[in-house]
Amino acid sequence: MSADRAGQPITMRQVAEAAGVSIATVSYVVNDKKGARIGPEARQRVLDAVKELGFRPNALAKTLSSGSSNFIGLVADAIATTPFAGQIIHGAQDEAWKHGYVLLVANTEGDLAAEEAAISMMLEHKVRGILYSTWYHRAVTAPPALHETEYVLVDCFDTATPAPAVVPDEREGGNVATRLLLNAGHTRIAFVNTTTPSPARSGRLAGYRDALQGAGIAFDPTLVLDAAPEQEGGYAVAGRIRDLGVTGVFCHNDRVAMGLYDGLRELGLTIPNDIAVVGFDNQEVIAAHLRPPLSTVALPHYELGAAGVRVLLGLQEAPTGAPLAISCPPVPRASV
Amino acid sequence: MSADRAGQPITMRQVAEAAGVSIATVSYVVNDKKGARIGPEARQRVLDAVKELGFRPNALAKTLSSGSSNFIGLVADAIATTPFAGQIIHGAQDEAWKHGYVLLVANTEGDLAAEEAAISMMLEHKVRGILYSTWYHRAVTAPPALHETEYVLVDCFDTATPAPAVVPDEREGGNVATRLLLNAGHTRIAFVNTTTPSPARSGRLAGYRDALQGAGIAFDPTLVLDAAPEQEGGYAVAGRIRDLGVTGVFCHNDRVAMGLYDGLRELGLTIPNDIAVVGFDNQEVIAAHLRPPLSTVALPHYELGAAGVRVLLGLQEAPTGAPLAISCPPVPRASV
DNA sequence: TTGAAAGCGCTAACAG
DNA sequence: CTGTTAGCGCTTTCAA
Repeated sequence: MSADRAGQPITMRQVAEAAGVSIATVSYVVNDKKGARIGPEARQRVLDAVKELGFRPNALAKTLSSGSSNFIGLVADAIATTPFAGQIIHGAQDEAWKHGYVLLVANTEGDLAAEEAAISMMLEHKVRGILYSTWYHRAVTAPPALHETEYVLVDCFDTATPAPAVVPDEREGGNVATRLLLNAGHTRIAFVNTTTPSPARSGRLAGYRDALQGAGIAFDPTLVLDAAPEQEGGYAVAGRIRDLGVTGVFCHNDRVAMGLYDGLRELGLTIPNDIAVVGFDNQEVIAAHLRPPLSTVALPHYELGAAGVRVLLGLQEAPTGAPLAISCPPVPRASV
Repeated sequence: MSADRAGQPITMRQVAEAAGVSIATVSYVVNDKKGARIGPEARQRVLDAVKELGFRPNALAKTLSSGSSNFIGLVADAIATTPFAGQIIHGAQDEAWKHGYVLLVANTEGDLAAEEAAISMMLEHKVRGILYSTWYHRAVTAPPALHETEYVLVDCFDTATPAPAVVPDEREGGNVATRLLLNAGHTRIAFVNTTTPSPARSGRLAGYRDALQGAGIAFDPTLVLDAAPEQEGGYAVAGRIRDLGVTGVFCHNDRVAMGLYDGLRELGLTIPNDIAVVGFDNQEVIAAHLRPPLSTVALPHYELGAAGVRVLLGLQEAPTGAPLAISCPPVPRASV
C-alpha cells in the first residue's frame, strides 16, 4: 500500500492522479498553504490519497524549487572523544528542528583536510549556514571556505574576523564556583588552575578573584596553584593543598577534582569535612558518582549549540566585536 | 570573484557561459565522466571558469536529477549523555564519507515522537538507508516508519524482524576480560556483574565462564556478584569481594571498577598487588586516569558505526538471523 | 476554486 | 568532440 522498500517513492503526481486533482492542488493541501482556496471536498480526497499511498514529499525537490534549503551544517572537531561535542550537537539540533531545519553534521577530529571537505560538502548542499564548533573553548582561525556562507563559531572565537561567536562565560563560571564555597562559609579558598593557557584558565581565575573581592576577601596569589588538567594533576597537588591550610578548593575541572579526591583521601583528609571541593564542567560520569558527589559548575554546551543556531538564524543578537557569553550554572552536590 | 556571502550561488549555466561551452560539457568535466570525450582545450576553459567563479555544484539538484541520494541517516538515542554515541557517529561518518555519502544525524533522547519525526525527515530527504542506533546494547523494536527504507540496527537488535543488526560481541569480550586476569596468573577470579538483565549481562557472564573453562578452572557461582552498574555498585561490593578471597576481579564496566577502587582502598587493599581489577567499556575519562590506570576491554563503538554503514551499503555481509558481532579488544593498562 | 506551465540546477540520452 | 533536450519532484505565478 505505502512506499515500502521496493518500488520508487510515491510522488505528488501519483497522489494527484489518485485524487483526481492537479498536482498544484496537492502541493497546496500538503503544505497547507494559506492563500490557497481548496474545496473541502477536494482537500479531503487529496488527504486520503496521501495516506493511502504513503506519500512522503521529496524534501530535496522542494528545496530546489523553493530556493531555500533547510540544512544547517555543524562541523565539530571531536565528536568521538568527549561527551561535550555531543551536547553541542544535541542543543543545535533541537533548536534547528524547532525552526524547521535539519542538521548536517561532520566530524573532523581536528584534521584540516577533513574540515575542508566537510565545509565543501555543506556548501554543495546549500546549507543555510554553518556552525563551526570546538570541544573546548579556544581561539581558532576560521577556515577560508567558511566565508562562502554565513557561519557562527561555537565554543571558540576568531579574533581576526568579526564573525559571530558563542562561548561559555568562563569568568562568571569561576565566580559561581567560588561562591559555592564562599556561601558555605569558607574564606580561605585555594584555586587549582590548569597549566595550559586558555580562556578557561584566565577567565576562571578572574571569576575567582571577582568572587573573593565580592566577599571582601583579599586575593592571595599563593593560594592559586597550577596543575595538569587531568586526574593526575589534581592528585599531585594534594599535599600542597593540605599545607596551604585552606578549607575549600576550587578545581579547574572535574577531572582535577577527581584526582584531588584520591590525593586528599590518601592524606587522611575527608571531603567535605576537612576540605570542601568544587569542580568545573559537570562531567556526569565523574561528578555525579564521586564519593561524595561533586559540587561543580556546568559548562553550557547544550545552550552553546542552541544559541549558535539562534544567532545563525538571526533569532538572537550576538554582540559585535565580542563573543556572546553563555552563563555557567552551579550544580551543587555533596562536596561542599 | 567567488560566490561569497552575498549573491546567489554560481550555477553550471553561468560556468558554461563563461567558458563558452554548453552546460552539458560543464557537467561532464566537473564530474570527470569517463564516457565523455571533451577536448583538452574546452576542458581547460571549463576548469578555469569553475575556479574563477568559485562554482560549487548543487548537490541537491544533482540528487534530484540522478535519482540517487547520497544521504545516510543515523538516528541515535543519546548523543548527549555518553561519549559512546559519539563514537558510533564518528565511525559511521568516516565510513560513509569514504563511499561518498553524507550523514544526516538525528538525536532522539529516547523520545518516541522525536524518533518518528527524525525518521520522517530522513525519508523525506530520500536517504539511501538508515542506521538506527542505541547507546547501549539492547533489544529494541524498530519503529514502523523504518520499514519504508533499508536500515540496519546498530548496537541493538530486534528479534521480531529479520533486519540486519550489528552489535558488540559481549561473550567474546567477557572472555577477553577474564583472560587478562588469567594470563597474569590469577585463578580465583570474581565477576561483578550488573543487576539489570541485558545482552551485556548474560554475554559477559558466558564469556567469563568460557575463559575459566578454557583455563581448566571450575566455575564457582559464589564468585559472581550482582551490583548496580555504576560507581556506587562497585563500591558497595568491596567488602564481599575481599571476603571471597579472590585475587582478581572482572567488573561489568569501568564505572563499577571505579567504585570498587574506592571501596578496596578503604579496606586497605591495593591494586593490583592485593587484588587485580579489570573493567569493561574503556571509558577514557575514567579508565585511563584511575590510580592505577584500569585494564579493560573496549566496546567497539567506532567499528559498530562503520560496520553499520558497510552492511547498509551491501559492502559487508551480515549473517541472517543473528546480528553481526564485532569483537571487543583488550586494553591492558596497570590494574592487573 | 482549480489547473497549466514555467522553472529550480543538474544529469543523461540522443543528435549532430 | 559537443550541444540539445527532456526530465527529476516540487513551487508558484497566472489563467481559467
